[in-house]
Amino acid sequence: MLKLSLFQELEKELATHLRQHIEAVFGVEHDPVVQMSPRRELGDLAFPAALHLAKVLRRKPREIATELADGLRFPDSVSRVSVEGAGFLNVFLDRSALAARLIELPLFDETSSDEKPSEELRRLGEKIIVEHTNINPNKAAHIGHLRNAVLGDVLVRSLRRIGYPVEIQNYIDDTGVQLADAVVGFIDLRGMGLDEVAALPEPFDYTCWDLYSEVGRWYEGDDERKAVRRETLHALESDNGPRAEMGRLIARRIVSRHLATMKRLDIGYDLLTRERDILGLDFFENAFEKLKASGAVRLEADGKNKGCWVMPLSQSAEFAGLEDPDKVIVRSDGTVTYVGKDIAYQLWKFGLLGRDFDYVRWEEEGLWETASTGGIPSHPEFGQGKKVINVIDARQSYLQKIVRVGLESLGHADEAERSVHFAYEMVSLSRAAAEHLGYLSGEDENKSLEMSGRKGIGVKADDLLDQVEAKLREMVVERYPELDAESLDDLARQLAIGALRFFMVKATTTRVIAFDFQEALNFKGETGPYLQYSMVRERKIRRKLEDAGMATEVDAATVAGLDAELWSDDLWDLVLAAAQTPAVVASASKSLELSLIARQALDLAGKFHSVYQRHRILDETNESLRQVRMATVQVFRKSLLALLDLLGVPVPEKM
RNA sequence: GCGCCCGUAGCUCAGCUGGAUAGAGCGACGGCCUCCGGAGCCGUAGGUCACAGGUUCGAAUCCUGUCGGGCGCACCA
Repeated sequence: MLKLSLFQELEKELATHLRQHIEAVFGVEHDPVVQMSPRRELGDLAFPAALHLAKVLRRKPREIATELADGLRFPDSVSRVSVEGAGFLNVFLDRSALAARLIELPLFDETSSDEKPSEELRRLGEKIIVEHTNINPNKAAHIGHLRNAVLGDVLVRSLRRIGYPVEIQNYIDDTGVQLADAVVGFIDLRGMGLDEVAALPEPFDYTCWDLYSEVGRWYEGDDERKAVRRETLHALESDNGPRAEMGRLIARRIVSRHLATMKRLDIGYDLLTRERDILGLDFFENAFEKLKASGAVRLEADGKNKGCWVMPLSQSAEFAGLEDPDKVIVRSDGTVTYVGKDIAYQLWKFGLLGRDFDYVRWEEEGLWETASTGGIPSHPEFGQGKKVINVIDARQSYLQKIVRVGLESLGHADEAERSVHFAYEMVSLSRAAAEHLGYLSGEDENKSLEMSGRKGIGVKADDLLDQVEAKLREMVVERYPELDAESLDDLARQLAIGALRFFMVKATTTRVIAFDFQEALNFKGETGPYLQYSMVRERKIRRKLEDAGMATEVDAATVAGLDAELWSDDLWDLVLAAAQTPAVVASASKSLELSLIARQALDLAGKFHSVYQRHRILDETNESLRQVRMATVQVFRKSLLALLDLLGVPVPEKM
């Protein structure tokens, strides 16, 4: 389906070759595994086939490997074969030939790009809908939301690079309890009217951040106040009256702020899906009827869920052992829970609802939002995804499972199968960060502290961005005191984007990030700026070559003709690592482990920095040697540029 | 109680479908700029891979159990 990269093709070819050879020599069927040899002096690719065959053949692995190596004739791309270690069959590749091919061919299939997804996949209707960010529109974005948005964005970039048509949706929960709290906060706690709230200065999301935790305290132990919240929730759902109007205003202002924050990190969307429209256009009503008809939900006559419509989960093995095996879909007061709305939303994403939203343009170019009425007729097609990936933190796994069960019980098992929850662990605050911010979580130990919008605990995304930018600006000033303010800001911004985005992607998704200021504000070692610096160095070499009137690049033909012996192991190690980039990207997007992309970039940059120190290009008088080094750097550059593009790490001119 | 995740160097973490002497970064210590700019490179110190069994020619990696820690099991999302 998707095209294999040059290197993947090579691996496959050699594996097939070996497979046939094994069958010829031993009469056994065996699919050889291909690995990278740990060090270049041992070889490039390693086949542990003999180790695996030892059991079947009842012979020593090394013996088997030697026998295999003896009569083995690989294609010309292989320069020699050797037996190493316990019985690895190692392959040395023709360095000049492979390097030439890497220079000649594009890294990824160039028939596809961001703007132009692979025609084939588009024709096949392989559109993937990625939902990410999804911040409740009642407070400022914090660094936990940043992890979500960055992961979502990197996933989108990767999928698009591979060739998939992708639609990015950002779900706006504008009929939920959290927004209701903000409405109550302004109206009942602050006693403010619509005009007053509209007139509040920016940063509006910061104002709401404080208000939100205040409202939480204001409710405590007061049933009358909580009743106000319920009324407000009703008003939001029915989209009627002054409270609904207040909700609209707050949501719009907050969303606008969230989009601005994300834009600072170069993160954008295709469509804002508003929950209000899911209700307003009776999407939920429609889905609810289907659920009722299929018997997937039932009205509770008594018990603690009396008066609620619940979805029984007890028959599903996944939910065995739950204390309460039922999930409320419609509350006893008639309002709908998040899961209920999300089932309707998920159905729409797959085109299973048989109806569509109206669409209007958001303020900025290229971005649309859903509407209940008055839509623009000429809008792009939304929804109708073949596959849906929801980027939502791991704490919501239970809810995401329920949504899938909902699809299944409506007879959409295939769609349930293609509903993917991209789960990642949360961001908490390190002990030091918590202390620094004055959230002393008791006196207890070194524990990290969970962020909470409700309690007002967290680091706001914009604050962090500001801090990172300021710190980097200082570093740039130190190095380039003569720069004007605008270029300074520009550089600092690029470096900050790189630093923050990389920070969020490099962690494996299954691990909680304990956010620490010291770590986030240190730009040495495994960081975005480390990658950026390698590109700056690479650029500088080319500029210097140009200044000296020398060629800045070598062509494939020249490289192919170079003596293979000229490639020292460290240079070759970098070339070989770079060659694997497409495979890494493919594996990262398939497994949703995007840190692989970050690791690959680090690996390449590290090898480059090391090579840079050891092998000078500019003052190398041996022309062939210089060309080998230039070729190495060219291959590196192509790969790292592609990776940085996927990571959304900008490449600065200098730093 | 049940479910998911984590437990590898002082700290933060990599270690792919089991395979070649367990790797980085930060911090510590010691080197390397009359420059392709030290946001870098090289080196030293630092590890009974939580613990106990099991599977295997081979286990940080797979299985079982135990002990720590985090999260979830709302008419919040």
